[in-house]
Amino acid sequence: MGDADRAAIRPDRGSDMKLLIVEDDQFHASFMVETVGDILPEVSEITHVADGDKGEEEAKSGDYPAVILDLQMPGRNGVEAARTIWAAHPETRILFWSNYADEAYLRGITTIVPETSAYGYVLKTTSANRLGLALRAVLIEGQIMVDREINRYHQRATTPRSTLTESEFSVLVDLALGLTDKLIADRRAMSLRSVQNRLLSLYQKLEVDDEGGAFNKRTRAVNRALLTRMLNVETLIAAERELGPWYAKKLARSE
Amino acid sequence: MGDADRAAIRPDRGSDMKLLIVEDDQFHASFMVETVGDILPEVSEITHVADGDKGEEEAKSGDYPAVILDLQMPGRNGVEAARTIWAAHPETRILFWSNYADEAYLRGITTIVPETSAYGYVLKTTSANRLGLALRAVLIEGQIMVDREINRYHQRATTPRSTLTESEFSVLVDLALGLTDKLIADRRAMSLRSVQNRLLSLYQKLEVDDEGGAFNKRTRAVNRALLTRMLNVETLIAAERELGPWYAKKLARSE
DNA sequence: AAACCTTTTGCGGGTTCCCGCAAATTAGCT
DNA sequence: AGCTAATTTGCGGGAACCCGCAAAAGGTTT
Repeated sequence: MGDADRAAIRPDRGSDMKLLIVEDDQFHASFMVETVGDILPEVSEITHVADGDKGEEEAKSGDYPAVILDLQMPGRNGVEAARTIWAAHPETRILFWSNYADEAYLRGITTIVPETSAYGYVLKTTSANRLGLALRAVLIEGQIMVDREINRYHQRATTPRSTLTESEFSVLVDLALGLTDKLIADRRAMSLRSVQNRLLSLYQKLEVDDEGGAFNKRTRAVNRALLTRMLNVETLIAAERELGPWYAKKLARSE
Repeated sequence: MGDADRAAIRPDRGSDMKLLIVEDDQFHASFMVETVGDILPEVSEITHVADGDKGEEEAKSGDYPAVILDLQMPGRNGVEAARTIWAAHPETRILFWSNYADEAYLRGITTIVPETSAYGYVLKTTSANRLGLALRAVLIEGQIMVDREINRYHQRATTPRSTLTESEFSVLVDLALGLTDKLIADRRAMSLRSVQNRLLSLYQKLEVDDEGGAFNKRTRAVNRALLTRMLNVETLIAAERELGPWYAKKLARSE
């Protein structure tokens, strides 16, 4: 009986797999439809929508076992779309593909991916071979696969920049949102001095110190994070949406 | 004789126009090649290169009267490529096309376009009709054409945000680079208080004031500018390259 | 030239930020 | 429990930032 359940939820190599493609660029979309047709004979039905909101809707009603999701889209961000899709269907396998190798996206994805699922992250510039491999590995076999180009950002750098911890990353986001030290302390529930300690280690890791020291560390840190693709504008938009309600509540509380 | 000169430099509707396409995305590139073939019979020879550096080289040696330039490219930025192309051949007509409607790009272009030339800015999501129109208007007729979607960012907004002056924009860039007030004053050759005045008006125009006042104005301003697409990461990269030499010289001077 | 407007500059002080120092708390290990 | 390393927190002070106020310097109009 457990097998029957699993079969229903994960029609592995049946031959009637439904696939949802969410991609706003029509050329990439048609290329992807074509490639899937060639490489994945298991797929019997392909649905294509052109933006994140429609993708969420379709995924909610359609109950797709496999989704291909563009990360850069007008309106809803790819990572956010994935979050709501996974909230409704935690077993959905999602292959992200993106124009850029942004560490920020990868971080966003890895923090929301459920245990029961699989995901992949490939670049749009990747070869047809690697794309086919990823399609099969992630959507059919349920593996996790991340393009080597993306992880590269972690290691290599002009100097051995170490990767940020989760807590450092969250204060980085708050910093880039324009919050003040006190506000960050409030939001993350810690003391003012601790926030400043986090900032201190942030400044070190982003190498804000060793530039002659004449910079404004606050804005320089944001600058470094953006240019090294640790942070991107899309994640800032998403973070702003999370900040809004909290800040409104805080204002109400204090009055 | 003047006519002969003009004909040599601007082979208007001869039927042997050379065209250079600089575009890293192969799907968009092949689509563009196809479209040009359909719409511009005047073009006898199309060259396609996949990144900005190669584009600059090719344009320098090839002497193209018309160029199509992607704005988002790995390596050299589209606006920078245009600058060097125009430096060598000021009469070159360039059609920019982009994924995004960023005010920052438009500002960058309008400040470097020579009097003798023409340019256009269209979005990749634009209809084939409008694209064809722009191709003809800019590359053949030498008109200036900007997609309506892009100018929209100037006017509409949640509140009537006014557009920045040139001087305000330059301090915004310096701010986003992480410079300190004093450094900006140095760089732009004005007093410290003047810099702060500029920042003041920046804060007003970016509406940093009317948010409860609990924000760090410096980073919040950068945040607003990024989210409203007044500024983008590509222009920051370009600005950083300009800053580098100046800052090195300043360090040498002070020691 | 006089009146007027805009921009620039200096001064002063209130606030926030940056960070060294040391005590307190927590986490990890035997 | 007991010991050690790491993290958190408070305190304090120097630097940078934010900005009101008012004088000085340019630029325009009449």
